[in-house]
Amino acid sequence: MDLLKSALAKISPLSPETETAFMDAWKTWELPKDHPVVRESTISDYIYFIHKGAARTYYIKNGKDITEWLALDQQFFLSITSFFQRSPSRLGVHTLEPSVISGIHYNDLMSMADKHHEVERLLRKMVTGSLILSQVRMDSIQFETAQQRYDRLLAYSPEIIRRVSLTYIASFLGITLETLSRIRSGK
Amino acid sequence: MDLLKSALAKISPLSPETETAFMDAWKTWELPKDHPVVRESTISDYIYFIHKGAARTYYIKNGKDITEWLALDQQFFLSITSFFQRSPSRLGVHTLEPSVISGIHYNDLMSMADKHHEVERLLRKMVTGSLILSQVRMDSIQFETAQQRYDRLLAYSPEIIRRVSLTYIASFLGITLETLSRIRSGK
DNA sequence: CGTGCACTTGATTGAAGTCAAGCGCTGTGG
DNA sequence: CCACAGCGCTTGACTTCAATCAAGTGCACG
Repeated sequence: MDLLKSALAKISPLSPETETAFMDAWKTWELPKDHPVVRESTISDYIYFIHKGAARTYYIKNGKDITEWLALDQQFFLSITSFFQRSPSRLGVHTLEPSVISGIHYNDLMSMADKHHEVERLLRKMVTGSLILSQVRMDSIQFETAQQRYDRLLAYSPEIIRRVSLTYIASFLGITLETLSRIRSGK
Repeated sequence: MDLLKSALAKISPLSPETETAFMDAWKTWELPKDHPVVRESTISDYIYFIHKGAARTYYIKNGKDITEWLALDQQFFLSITSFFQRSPSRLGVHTLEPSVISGIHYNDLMSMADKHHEVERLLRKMVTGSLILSQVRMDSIQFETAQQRYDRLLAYSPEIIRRVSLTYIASFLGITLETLSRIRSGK
């Protein structure tokens, strides 16, 4: 829980009482490798935090498995469209390593945000951070070549490349496994 | 101001006192066609609302003029990266038609959000809406062909196609003017 | 010790970008 | 009032990046 607390504190500080109440709303699971966090057919109403381990959010688009996000230790993740809209994306989440994961339900988060201005602020900052990431990623997809996107990932998060299989990295980067393989071999 | 008030109310209602204070923080400009709203060299610290008219946010990327967003009557717009990060995007905004535009400064918005839980909530909902849009747009860029993106714009906002020049629409869709022209001619 | 999964390598295709030329308004100056 | 300059858009030829299809290779584990 301490990792989660300090990750939250980095985004926006909470007063001790609010923090206590807020932490109570989180549930925690300990999961082995290759284990589902959210079954594929369920709509995900949780924001997750991964204490330790690795997880992957994905969905099926035109019959293909697309990796939406890869999260390693001490990162938050969620399916944005599923969480905020309760709509189309039949999202799945599964672990890639033995992992400890916490999550807070949409309803709990919203009722806490309603009660506590501080939680509302925290949520706003989290969403803002997501929005900025989303913009950066869009820019990357729109203007960079596959090579540049790979280089960016390598610079920004070499851990992902070390710990996650190339199949998932490729779909996370929005390219095919073959293209990624060619990039890595240096053409 | 009424258009702005009701647009805000649709996102999240404010109590009368908060609303009054909040509205005071907005400034309004009446501008002719093809007039700058933000000079190109300035970092934009405003969220804008366009009461009536049309405007375009853009930036120069690799020597090319890229349309980030096209806003018509009763829409909010901002440069996400510029506003929230105060960083790289040397963004410009200019009118495409005679327009009435309001804006609120970052500092004013943040201090109001700090004072009023309701404003914080409103801001959170605005950012969330932006985030969802950003995801939809990313999905569109990543998985749809130029043709499909044009069709989507035509379905979602035919007004834009009627009122904005093809050069801007093309860069908004992330394609070249030539490709857009070929799409419109039906191959 | 093989069967399969993770990845590589090769050949071909396709969508959209680039470069280049041309068309048709519209508006301004001679 | 016409002429032509320039902008907004179209059309054509060619190139390029990455997808697709199709065999492999090699290692992991059962």
